[in-house]
Amino acid sequence: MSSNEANTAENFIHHKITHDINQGLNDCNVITRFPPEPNGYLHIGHAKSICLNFGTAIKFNGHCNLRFDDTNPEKENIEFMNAIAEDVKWLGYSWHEVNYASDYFEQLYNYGVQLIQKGYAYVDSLSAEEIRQLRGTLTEPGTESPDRNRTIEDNITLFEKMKNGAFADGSYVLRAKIDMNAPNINMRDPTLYRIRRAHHPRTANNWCLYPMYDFTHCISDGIENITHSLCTLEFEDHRPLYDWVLTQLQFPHHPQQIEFARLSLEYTIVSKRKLHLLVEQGHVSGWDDPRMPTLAGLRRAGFTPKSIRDFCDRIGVTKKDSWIEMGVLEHSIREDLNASATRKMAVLKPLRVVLENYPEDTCEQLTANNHPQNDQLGSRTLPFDQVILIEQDDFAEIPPAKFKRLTLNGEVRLRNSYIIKCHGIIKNEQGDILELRCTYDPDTLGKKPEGRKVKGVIHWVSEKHSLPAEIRLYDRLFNVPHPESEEDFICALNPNSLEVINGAKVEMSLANSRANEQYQFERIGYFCVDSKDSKPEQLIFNRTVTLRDTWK
RNA sequence: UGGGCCGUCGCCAAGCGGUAAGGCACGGGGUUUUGAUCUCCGCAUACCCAGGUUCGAAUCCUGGCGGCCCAGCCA
Repeated sequence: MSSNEANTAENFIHHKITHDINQGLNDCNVITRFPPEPNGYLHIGHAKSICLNFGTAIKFNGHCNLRFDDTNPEKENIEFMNAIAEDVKWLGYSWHEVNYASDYFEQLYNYGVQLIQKGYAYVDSLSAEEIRQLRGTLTEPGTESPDRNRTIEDNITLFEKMKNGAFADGSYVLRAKIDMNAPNINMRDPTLYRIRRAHHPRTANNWCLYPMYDFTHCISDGIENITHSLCTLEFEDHRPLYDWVLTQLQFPHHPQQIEFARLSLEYTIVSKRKLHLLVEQGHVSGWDDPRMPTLAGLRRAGFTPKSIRDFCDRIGVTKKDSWIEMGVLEHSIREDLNASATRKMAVLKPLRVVLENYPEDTCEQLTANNHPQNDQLGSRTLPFDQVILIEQDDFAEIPPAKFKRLTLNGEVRLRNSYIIKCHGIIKNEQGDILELRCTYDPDTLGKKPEGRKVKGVIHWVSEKHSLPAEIRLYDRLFNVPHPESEEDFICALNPNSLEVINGAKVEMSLANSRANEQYQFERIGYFCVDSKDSKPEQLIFNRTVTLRDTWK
């Protein structure tokens, strides 16, 4: 496994592994796995698990496998497998092996037979509904199935017939024979195998018998010699079953399952079922819609792998249910982009400014640094002439308190250019401001004016020498911090999560920008060239995140 | 009300019997041709509550209170 910097953050799992190593367990090896079910796209919650699993392996000089948990053919497909693999690579990790639970179907079946032979599993003809009724409740014990004491020989025969397609879907299941009185419901003779005539993305129609998660996962971990099987809290109750299967099978290698809290991020959702719904009902443009918390969506919005890894590092790993504020993710991406993004100027909502004392046919080439702190990023040329465009918000006829921008008879610095002063406002009959009449001070290029202080700096572009662009302003997908707990989470969608700006103008140097390239549009935010829709003749930029703004 | 897990600053999170790290957020000062960045300062006499053990407790014990998960032939 290669990768970037391993995480620096310590957590309780690392402490536990360090302890294991000090005890000489697993010959001091650390082998983890990231086991997604290919039934959807990876999201920010998976990123936490990926960073934990791969990061832990890197930290302890071990390795991590990518393993598709493809035991439910009705929900899984190749498109998701490909997207998942791509996202893991994009995040910056390399797996030791890529495996599929379906690769183990034959072995799994044989382990099923072994369990029967040991008297630890039986074929049950009860229907799903009957099994549910006999399972008991949280406070009442379950009841044993009439089939529970079938002979081993009969069980073997029936299981083989199940495999060979002798029975209809749902007519029989293989169950573990544990304890119908167990206080842990997962131990009340859980189902191990079900009959399902479904086309599997990898094994096609070779099987009509599919193993359940609880049977599959522990054995897959065992086969791969996983030392630490990290999963989320809801599997805590399954650990006794995980251990039971491996113990009854006398597995030569018995991985240790350790649970941690899944990620919950405010103002978004990480439920795959609900993400599916957003896509299917068209509330977003797809799994890679920049508003989606999917890695594909975050990538398209302009989030970098580094920022996501940094985010995962910051939030920590514990067993406590928690909600992370969006501000943490925003901080991570701003920190990365502040250092790496070249600066540009873009005017989202243009206001025409005519510089009355600037020669009409002249256009000078000003020089602007691409980064205020990093000279290595070089500089560029900015055409400057008589008519420029500034942001409508950067002018106020009646300025609010502490307004540091342009006002009538006021002065302001044009970023990378001269200081200008406004003398007149031209309006239409409705009173809308159409144009500003200003003058520029030729003695203020690259120097401070004598005897007066101009505190405001605004961005601009030349009207004639600028490019039209579509700018997509993305905002949080939901209006409430915890949409998952809403009765109908769809109602909590933020209707203003996307604002498309069509009349924007950006500086000429952006003409050659390529898909995914990232910039800071000064004073506005970080943007990237949309990977799908942007064309050289029709540039489209996505807002990744705004600049931090402490002015209200 | 059975079982499992969790409770330290607004949000995360260190801490593992020796007297509350850090990050985000927030408030204030400085620098600044981005109201950005950077920088400096502030921000839990207090660790869910109540008892107890101890010279000493967020850490150990007892009892409460609060929250999350489990009754798929999903993972």
